[in-house]
Amino acid sequence: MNIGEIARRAGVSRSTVSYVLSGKRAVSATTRQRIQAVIDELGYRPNASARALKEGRTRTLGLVIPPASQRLTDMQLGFVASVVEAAARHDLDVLLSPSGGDHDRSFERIVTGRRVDGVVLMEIRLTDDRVTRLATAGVPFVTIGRTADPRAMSWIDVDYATLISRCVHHLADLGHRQVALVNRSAELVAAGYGPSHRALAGFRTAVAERGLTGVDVCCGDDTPSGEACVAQLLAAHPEVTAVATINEAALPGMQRALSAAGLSVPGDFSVTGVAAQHWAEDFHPPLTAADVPMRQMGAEAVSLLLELIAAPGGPPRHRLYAPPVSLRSSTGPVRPR
Amino acid sequence: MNIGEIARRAGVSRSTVSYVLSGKRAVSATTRQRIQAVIDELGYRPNASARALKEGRTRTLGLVIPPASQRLTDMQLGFVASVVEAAARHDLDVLLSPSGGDHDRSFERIVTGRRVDGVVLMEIRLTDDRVTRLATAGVPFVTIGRTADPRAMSWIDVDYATLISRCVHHLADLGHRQVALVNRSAELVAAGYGPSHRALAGFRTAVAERGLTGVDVCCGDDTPSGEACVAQLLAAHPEVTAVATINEAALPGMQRALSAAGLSVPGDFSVTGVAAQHWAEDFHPPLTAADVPMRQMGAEAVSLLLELIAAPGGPPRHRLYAPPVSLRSSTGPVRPR
DNA sequence: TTGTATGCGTTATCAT
DNA sequence: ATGATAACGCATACAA
Repeated sequence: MNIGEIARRAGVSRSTVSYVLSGKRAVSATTRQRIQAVIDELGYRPNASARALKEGRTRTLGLVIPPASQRLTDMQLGFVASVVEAAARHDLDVLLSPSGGDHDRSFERIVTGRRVDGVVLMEIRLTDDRVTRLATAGVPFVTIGRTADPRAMSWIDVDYATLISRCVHHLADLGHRQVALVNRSAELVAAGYGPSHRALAGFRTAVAERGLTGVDVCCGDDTPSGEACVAQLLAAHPEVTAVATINEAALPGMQRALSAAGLSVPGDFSVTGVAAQHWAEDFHPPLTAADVPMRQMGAEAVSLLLELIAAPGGPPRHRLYAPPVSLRSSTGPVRPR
Repeated sequence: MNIGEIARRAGVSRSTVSYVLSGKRAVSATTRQRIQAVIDELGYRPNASARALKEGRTRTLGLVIPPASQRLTDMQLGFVASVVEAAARHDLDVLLSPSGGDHDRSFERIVTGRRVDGVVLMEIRLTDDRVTRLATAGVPFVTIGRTADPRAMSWIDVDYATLISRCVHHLADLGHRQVALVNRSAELVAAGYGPSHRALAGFRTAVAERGLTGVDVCCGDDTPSGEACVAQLLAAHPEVTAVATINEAALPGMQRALSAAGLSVPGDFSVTGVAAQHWAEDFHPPLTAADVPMRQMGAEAVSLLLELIAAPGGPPRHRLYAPPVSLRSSTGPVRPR
């Protein structure tokens, strides 16, 4: 079933069928109807590969996600969902590439096989070979997150430094003097994961500004890690009265550890941080936190990418999100233990 | 950068380059090395669209997921991850289509645009237009889940009826006489979602077999719904001493409601069901549950699909998973309240 | 208003 | 052992 078959049945040339499909040339009403009838009858749709070959574009976006082996966080999943959704609104398909390191076969296929018109790259590190790979290959791309020197590229990111800083100031305003930061996993920090490093920087800055005592710990992205991490924190630093976190997946475990230690939130202990709205609202009591607007960010990433594809020489564009800290019920005045 | 350019630089014809790449024809060592050197130097890789057009296959699988608007459950996410991972092992890319209803543009592109060699379809309903659409279009497909009459198609599924039945029998063995089933959302049930219907059937059968009293309720796929659902259940049926569920996303809320009611698990109340291992182990105490082997199922789906693609006329194949109920710590002997 | 011819980049058949 | 060439299905420049 190809365009020639449609043309034959409709008694016209292939180009006329093509022009009926694209609307790029006037076609008389009668022939158009005749052709359309055949198309509808046979359910014809143009072969995507042939069209891509001819047009030089695939109408497909690549989405590079963290390797499937490690569970995606809710926030990552939110990005994936919103990118796919935004792409669908533009009638674009999304090709998934689970690529962590370099020299990844799937990633290489996407980069160099001309399978996609552009790429959205997730889970960026401060130095990231995939970014240079895409840049040298000349593939338009937008990152969710940014490298250490992101001036030359287009990206959107969450301003973790500012957000964690705001959280610390909020805790300081409530009288807390000894606060902790629960970061992401030690592996991510070691790998140069930007949000972790920037959150830590913001934490230290704010702690210094307010003359607080701050302790920071790494924590795996899951419930058991969160529980172990906070249990250990309470044992090693009993003077800590509040915690800020960017590790939403650890929240249930953190809550469990606090409960096991007999600490009520926010009466005995305050919790705040950066999280997907869903996690903040699932916390008990609802978490005072900066809600990351994942859906908006995914849509924005696609939007920037489409601009980049349309105008390959254009200037890089950025968007740094610093959503306000939503006051809910998990932070309160310090009450010394 | 195309194959002609490589041929020119290496001083050979395009076909020789092609044969070096495919290995389908003997090429002398010297010319092969010369060509390979040029390929490596320029980082050449064949244009995927041209290759797909010529070969008649795209080396791409389609994965139809529930619409992005609704959050994916952990189990769904596990399927997605394992399908993508399994496809990558076969050097196949995965095209995502978030399609719930019919007449979905993204779905239509995939089905009829020859963008993929085969499709994995998730979140199947008992009667599902997408299945008939794929069948009439002649696209090889495998479903995760099955329709009401799945004999003619290839699928893998979780045997919810058997698993929930086992859970009920386990509870009956422990002396529970009044048990409840927490199902998925009312919308899913109304839409003819297979797992919900089959779980309910298994529940009713087992309840009858053991002469128990059973009550079943629908519940949204999130923490608040789980909490509200169990709170309501306890209020309306205070005689219930145990619950089985297939709604893993509601588990944290269910736990919260039990805790709020002053019921300890498993001392005062038993909880069991079907869940991803991750959810079972995150429960407090660890949940006695049938662990759905998502990773294995995704890999199996890809495997079946590849068979189907290789032998289009082959007989349909099925695989029904009934993993054993893992005894953990959330079920215990009944203790009347 | 419509038809003809060309080329996108690749693989495979035929010829040398 | 290698080269010339046709064909995959489409979009479009050019012709009529």
